[in-house]
Amino acid sequence: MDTKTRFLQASRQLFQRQGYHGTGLNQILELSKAPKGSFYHHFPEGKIQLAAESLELAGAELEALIRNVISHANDPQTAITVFVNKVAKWFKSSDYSAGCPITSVLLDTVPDEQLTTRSCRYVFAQWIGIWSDYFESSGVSTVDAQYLANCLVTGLEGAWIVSRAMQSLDAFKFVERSLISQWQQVNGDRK
Amino acid sequence: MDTKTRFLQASRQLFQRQGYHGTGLNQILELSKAPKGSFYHHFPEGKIQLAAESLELAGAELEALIRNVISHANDPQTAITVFVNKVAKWFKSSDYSAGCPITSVLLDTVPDEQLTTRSCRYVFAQWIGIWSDYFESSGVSTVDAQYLANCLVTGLEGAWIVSRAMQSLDAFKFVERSLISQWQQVNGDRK
Amino acid sequence: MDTKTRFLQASRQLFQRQGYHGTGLNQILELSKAPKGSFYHHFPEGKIQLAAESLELAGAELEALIRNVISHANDPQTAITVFVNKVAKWFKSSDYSAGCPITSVLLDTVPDEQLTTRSCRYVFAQWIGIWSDYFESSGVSTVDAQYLANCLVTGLEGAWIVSRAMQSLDAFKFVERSLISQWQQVNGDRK
Amino acid sequence: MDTKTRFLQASRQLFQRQGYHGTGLNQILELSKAPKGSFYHHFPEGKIQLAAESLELAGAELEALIRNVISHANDPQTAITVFVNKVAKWFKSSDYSAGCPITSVLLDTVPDEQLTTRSCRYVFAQWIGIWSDYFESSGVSTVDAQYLANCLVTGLEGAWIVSRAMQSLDAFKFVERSLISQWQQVNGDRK
DNA sequence: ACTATCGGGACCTCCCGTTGTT
DNA sequence: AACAACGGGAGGTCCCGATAGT
Repeated sequence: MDTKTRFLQASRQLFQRQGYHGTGLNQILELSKAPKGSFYHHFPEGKIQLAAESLELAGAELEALIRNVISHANDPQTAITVFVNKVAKWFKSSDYSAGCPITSVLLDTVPDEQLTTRSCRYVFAQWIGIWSDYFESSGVSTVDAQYLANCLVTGLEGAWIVSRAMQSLDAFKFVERSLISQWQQVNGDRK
Repeated sequence: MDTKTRFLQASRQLFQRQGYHGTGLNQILELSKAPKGSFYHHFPEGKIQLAAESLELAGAELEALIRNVISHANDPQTAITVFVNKVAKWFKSSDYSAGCPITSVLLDTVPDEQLTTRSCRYVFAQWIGIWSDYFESSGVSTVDAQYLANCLVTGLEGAWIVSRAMQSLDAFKFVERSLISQWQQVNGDRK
Repeated sequence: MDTKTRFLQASRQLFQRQGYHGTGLNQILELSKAPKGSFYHHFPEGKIQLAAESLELAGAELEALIRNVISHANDPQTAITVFVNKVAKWFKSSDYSAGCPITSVLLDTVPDEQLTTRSCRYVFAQWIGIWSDYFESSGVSTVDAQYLANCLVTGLEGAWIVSRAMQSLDAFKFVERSLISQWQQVNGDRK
Repeated sequence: MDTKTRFLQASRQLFQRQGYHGTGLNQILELSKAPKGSFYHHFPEGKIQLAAESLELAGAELEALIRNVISHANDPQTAITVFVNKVAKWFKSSDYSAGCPITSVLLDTVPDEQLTTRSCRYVFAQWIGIWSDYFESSGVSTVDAQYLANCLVTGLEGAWIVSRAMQSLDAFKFVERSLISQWQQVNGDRK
């Protein structure tokens, strides 16, 4: 694996658990097993650039999961269930500490540091877009599809947070129930 | 206003926008207009203790808002609508930067720094408890009341985040719609 | 025990192990179980005054030990042996960490902080004077008595240090042998 | 002279006069004419590592003096006299303030800060070893050689201390007399 | 593309001493 | 005598970034 990728993966892991300011550059360098000199070669704009690119990497990883779940599921309801449970399981296996890799960076960088905020917006939009297209392709209206997709992403973000504080997966369970219920209602209306 | 309270209010504001590690003690001192020497008199365990107490202050403030909304609303549906919209409006008026005061600290302190994690858990439990009791008192079953309360808090947390990234209140709108829908369903089942 | 004495005893213990600058005022207050306000009542000149008085207390304690040993010993040779061994035993029982209470303060206060340096000089002069008088009273010449007394105090100081570094009482053994040898030679010359 | 050496020499000087805790890092940086940033590059474990390495530098310097004196002296008695007087003269020329560079650090670092204690032990052992070998090579028994070497080092340490308190070289004079006397006795026994 | 060194500033903590009040 | 609160400064550590030279 090349050096730049190691930087990105190391920072993704660390930012996810400790946030942007809570993660030192030296810590990233150590985990990447790469020297400081190389870092500024790959990221001339420094830590903030690393964060932005790291966000997009993290976004792409989760996007891959979404596409994977969608392509294997028979219907949206199953997709929702499988997806929420996968995320929940991963979260638990990290001891409730590796939450949403986007949020942890989003929340402790001031908004005018445009690089990161822009990346966060892009990633969320992608996720919502994929789900929305998927729901729409299964027959619901565009408006409802967007509604469901937004509920899904928003609910997931909320669950990651509440779950971390509570050290329990309950929040994911409630979100799952809520999403299924919404889906059935929207889908039922159509019929 | 006494010195300790000034510390707490200043830190609440700053942590909310910049997170725990993103906020320097000097910044807090400056905003508090308090000298460094006094700080360790009031918070012998240092910054982490300040954060913990600041979390509880923030929790209590939002708790007061919840109680206020509940006591003025004619029915739960109205309460939900009013509450979500108030939160959304406040968030927008801070330029989408003053999100949940709990989350911003929760996410960049490692879980073993128990002081803060414990405070976060306590605050979330309080919020959920209040809503749950309220829903229950309006006639729904305990299980459903807890479900609704959890959806409310979790949805709110998610909305704060997505809304911040998107710089738009859409997420709050979707959460509102989802909550109302859940409420009606649960309430309708009862009838 | 009154407050001032508690301050002196607490500081004696702490300075002995950690030196002057290595011991914080708060640590002394904690061990004394006394508040800061009282401290500056008893020691208006602050920490340096405490150190000076603490040195004299420590000096007096050791002086009492010397007098005690002398008064119970049949002859100087026994007195030397008993004294060196008592000091060595005490030192070992403190895990080689509570060395000479004078030295530990003497060495990390700059000489122009007169208060402490003067106290140190006074204490050493006392110790040497007592031993010297004792030796002289047992029949050796004034010059030889002073020589022996100086060797005793100097040797003891050296032994405390080397013994601490080596974590062994060997240094005290060597000093004892040396002192006995000197005594016999001086005493023998006289006969 | 390179930066790391400047750090070591500056700290050796300052620790010697003011002890470990009495010497601030800023003071060392100022005397080294080196920036703070470089410091943790050369001493990743911080001040305590600097102290440990500084001790070994100081130990080596004095070791060089010992070897020099030994190699130029015709016999041990001369060597002892020359060595003690050199040390005494240097001490006086520092206004009785630059005592043993080892002791000043040894006494105000708690023993479990192993780095420094280990260095002190090493240095003392070196000094004693050199003298011991020298005495043995001049014909005295191993046991007596070790005895003399220990007396020399211990006596020197004691003299530095008493001399500092008294602001007089008397202690060195007494130690010299004592050492010569021991040497003659030991050497005479052999004949 | 990698490395070692530099550079200054900010981090949180704790320092010692002072002041007010009881 | 005791005490809570204040006050500013320095403590050691580590930050992110820059600059040589390899």
